[in-house]
Amino acid sequence: MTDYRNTVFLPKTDFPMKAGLPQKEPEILARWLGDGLEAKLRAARNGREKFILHDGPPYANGDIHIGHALNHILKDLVVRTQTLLGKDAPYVPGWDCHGLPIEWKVEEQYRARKLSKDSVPAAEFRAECRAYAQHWVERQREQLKRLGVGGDWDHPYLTMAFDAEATIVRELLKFADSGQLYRGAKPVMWSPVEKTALAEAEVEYEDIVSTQIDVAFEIVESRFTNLIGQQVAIWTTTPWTIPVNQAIAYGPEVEYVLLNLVDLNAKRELPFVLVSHKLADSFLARIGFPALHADPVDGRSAVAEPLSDGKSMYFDPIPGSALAGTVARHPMHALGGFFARPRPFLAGDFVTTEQGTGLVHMAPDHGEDDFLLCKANGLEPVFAVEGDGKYRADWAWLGGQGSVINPKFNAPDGPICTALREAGALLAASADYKHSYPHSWRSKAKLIFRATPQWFIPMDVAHGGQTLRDTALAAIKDTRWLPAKGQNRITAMVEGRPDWVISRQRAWGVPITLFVDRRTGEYLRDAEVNARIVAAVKAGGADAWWATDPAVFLGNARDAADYERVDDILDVWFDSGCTHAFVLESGEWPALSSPADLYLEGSDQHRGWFQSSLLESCGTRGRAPYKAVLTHGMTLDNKGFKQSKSLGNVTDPIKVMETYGADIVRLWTATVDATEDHRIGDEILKGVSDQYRKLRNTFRYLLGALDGFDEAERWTDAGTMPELERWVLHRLTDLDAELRTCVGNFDFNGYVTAVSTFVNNDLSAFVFDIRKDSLYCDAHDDPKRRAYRTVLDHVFEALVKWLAPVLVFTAEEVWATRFPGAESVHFSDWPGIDAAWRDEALAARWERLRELRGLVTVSIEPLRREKKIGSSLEAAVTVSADADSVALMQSVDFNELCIAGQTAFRVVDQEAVTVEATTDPRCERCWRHRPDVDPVTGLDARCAAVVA
RNA sequence: GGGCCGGUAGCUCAGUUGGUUAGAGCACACGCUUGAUAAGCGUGGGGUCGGAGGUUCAAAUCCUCCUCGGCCCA
Repeated sequence: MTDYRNTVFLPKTDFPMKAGLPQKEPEILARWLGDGLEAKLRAARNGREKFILHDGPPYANGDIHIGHALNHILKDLVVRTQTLLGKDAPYVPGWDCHGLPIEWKVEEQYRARKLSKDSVPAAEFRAECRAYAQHWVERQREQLKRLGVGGDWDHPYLTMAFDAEATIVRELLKFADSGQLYRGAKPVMWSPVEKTALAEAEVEYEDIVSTQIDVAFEIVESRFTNLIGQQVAIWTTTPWTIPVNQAIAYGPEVEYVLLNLVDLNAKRELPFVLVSHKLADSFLARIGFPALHADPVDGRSAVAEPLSDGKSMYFDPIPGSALAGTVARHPMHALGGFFARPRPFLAGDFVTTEQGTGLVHMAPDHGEDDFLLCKANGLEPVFAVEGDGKYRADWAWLGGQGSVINPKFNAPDGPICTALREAGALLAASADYKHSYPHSWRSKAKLIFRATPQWFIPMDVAHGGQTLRDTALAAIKDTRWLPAKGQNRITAMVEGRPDWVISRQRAWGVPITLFVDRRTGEYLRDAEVNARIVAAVKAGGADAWWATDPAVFLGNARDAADYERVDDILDVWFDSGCTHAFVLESGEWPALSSPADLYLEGSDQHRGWFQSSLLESCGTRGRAPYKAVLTHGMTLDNKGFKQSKSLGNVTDPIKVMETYGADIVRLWTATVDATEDHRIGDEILKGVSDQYRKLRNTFRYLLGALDGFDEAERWTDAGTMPELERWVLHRLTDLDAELRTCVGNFDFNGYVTAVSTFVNNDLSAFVFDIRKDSLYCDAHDDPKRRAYRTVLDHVFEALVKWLAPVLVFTAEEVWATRFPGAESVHFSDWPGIDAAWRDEALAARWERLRELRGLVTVSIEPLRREKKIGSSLEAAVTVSADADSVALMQSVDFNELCIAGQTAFRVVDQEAVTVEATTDPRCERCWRHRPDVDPVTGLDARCAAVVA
């Protein structure tokens, strides 16, 4: 027999099956950058409808991790799909450059060289911080570019740029000028190690073991004379706060009891002790006494009895409200001065009977509740603990000692407990209280609450008729939150948050450029002074604030001696909260505008950037800086646990790019449900690679099948195409609508799934398989084959463009293979899908046809197992079905659809398929079993005509 | 410890207002093909829908509790 292989059209393409992405991607990237693709794209889209995605700045410290990769790829998917829709979607990446972590790293370098930060001039130190940040900006920029993220990489925004610093200063001064700033003393999270206040974002909690102590204060005044001379017990896990105790809080609703502690051995009575009734037993246990009403224990010599014998009203349970007006004295009262002052009992709503004694010692310097309650009763902080955690030298008790976070300082045998014991006030002390305690996320050192003078933006002061909290809550309602639950989250946070502490006592940041009038304590509001400050910072950066003589800013009209120059810097969240001002509004990036269409960050940014931006913008502009906010979840390991270096379960995106390729990282991003927490790991990446291979091979097949296709071959009238071709075109209209919806909802998971399902189910397993015969064996000018190749051309265009935002490199490779020398696929508009291709009636018929086809494929299987047939082309099929179904099958070439040998039909009620081996001879060219095969040539009629 | 969110086949995901035997793709097994061939096609196994109660004629879906995980806060 003749070998007819050479007369058959087989897919022909140079497009390799194996991708080699790690090698190929950098080449493609270099070509884009060399061609100035970004600039050309901006020019091409100029004047189109805009879509502004404003980048949230990552912190310029360390290599990117998988979270950065996911976040930036999602942003890129948004930008590229919007671009595909024809919009002008410029993307300007940015970096957050100021702040403690960078400062800390630079200090670390100093420490390594045995240098003290304080020995270096501040300006020099800041210059090193700047260089450090710049280093990581460069490095992260290259890593993000490598991911295929498009954008204005040559001109990113940096919070440390002089223009940015000047704008941040100007924004701060807007708050000042509108009266939305105040200086207050308030306990804030303070790190004695880093010697600065910390923001909530800089704090982490870890379990530690602390010393818990029960301390007795002697009651010296009361409405009830029987209480005088007795003791009140307080419990604390921070012994170091006892030296600044100023009051005792009781719960007005709490029931108290006076305990008579009798030491039977010593045959002496101890003073009565006031504690919560409910907590009496646990208190007694701590001080080594049996529980209430318990009989004396053998070998023990003490018994506690509640004095409720009715002798006196005080011996009955005492309602908290009766304690009003009671006054105690400090155990160290003999030291005089501060310690000799009365310690009043104050009613506190926060007092609970969960633990302790139900009586809470109040140190307004070191607790929020303490501070507020004492302030309301005229007791102010005393600032006895200094920034380094030591008591100030002139403090009568423990002056110059500390640090207060030192466990030895607080230990049962430490200086505090020893002094209390000697004063007869220490009822119990043990270093065994395990609890969660705040630490600096940078140094891991323990933190304290410490009252210090700080600058605040008030949440509840009316400004323009509304408080900042009101304005922000209204702005939240005006914003589209995706997913919708984000709205609840940020609403709850804004409703409950305290005033914004914007000051930091550090060096690397934007200065709080205020002058405080020494005579009044008020900060200066003077437009001319402000203008000089902003101009100076614009010219010389943050350093200008410290380097310039205040007299220059204050001008001739004011005496510099009257003013204190504020030395604090701004919370970095204020910096990033201003990005909308110095990026979107500045004009430095003319393509941008404000408010942004979208902010897109991890869900942790409800507390961070979404909120700082919201508050900043609401305080200065009365509205949110964004129209919509999209959040994504966190990337966990393959088991759903948080990634951490210590667990060794971290997936490094750079390594993934080097082994699998950036397109795999991108496809992974697009296949997980990014709106929730999601996972990554070897198995998952392997799955993604498989999915990639399927898509790649589909492109390879399309490229091969379309080899040599030209305009002359195109079948221009879709209406006259065979039904299968029309059905594919219909499916394209389905996809078109579905994908547009996905793009509108930023649902990239749905987007890729829809494309993948189409490729797998409709193309590969159905159309491609059925049409191989026509594509390979029909005459090149056969109408069916022309129609098919025309449809493949549409499919190709649609797929490559639809997938271009996801598989940026592969799509470019595919595009260049088909159209060598053409401009980048990334200039494309959304593929042209003709609405006239939609044909619901056809789709319904074909859904039924595929069902019937399924019956046939199932029925062929047993004969294969029995080795009666191999290929489905050897099957002679008889389909029994109802009349409608038979009519449907007869209306098309059902045998061709099933890729069977022959297909016959029977009209019966019961659906059934019978299969036997065909007796027809096989055409040597097309391998179909046909009755019309010529025994001499081995060809059926169709092939004979084609070969001839 | 508190608030919020989540847990559907080995993996990634669908499951509309509670309504037939819970689906898809991949992976796996078996088979076909050897003219997409380190590819393609077919068939099949695989889930007590995190667990336990409850509401209902009916629950993956609604309620309660528990558990595991995550984010935020303390």
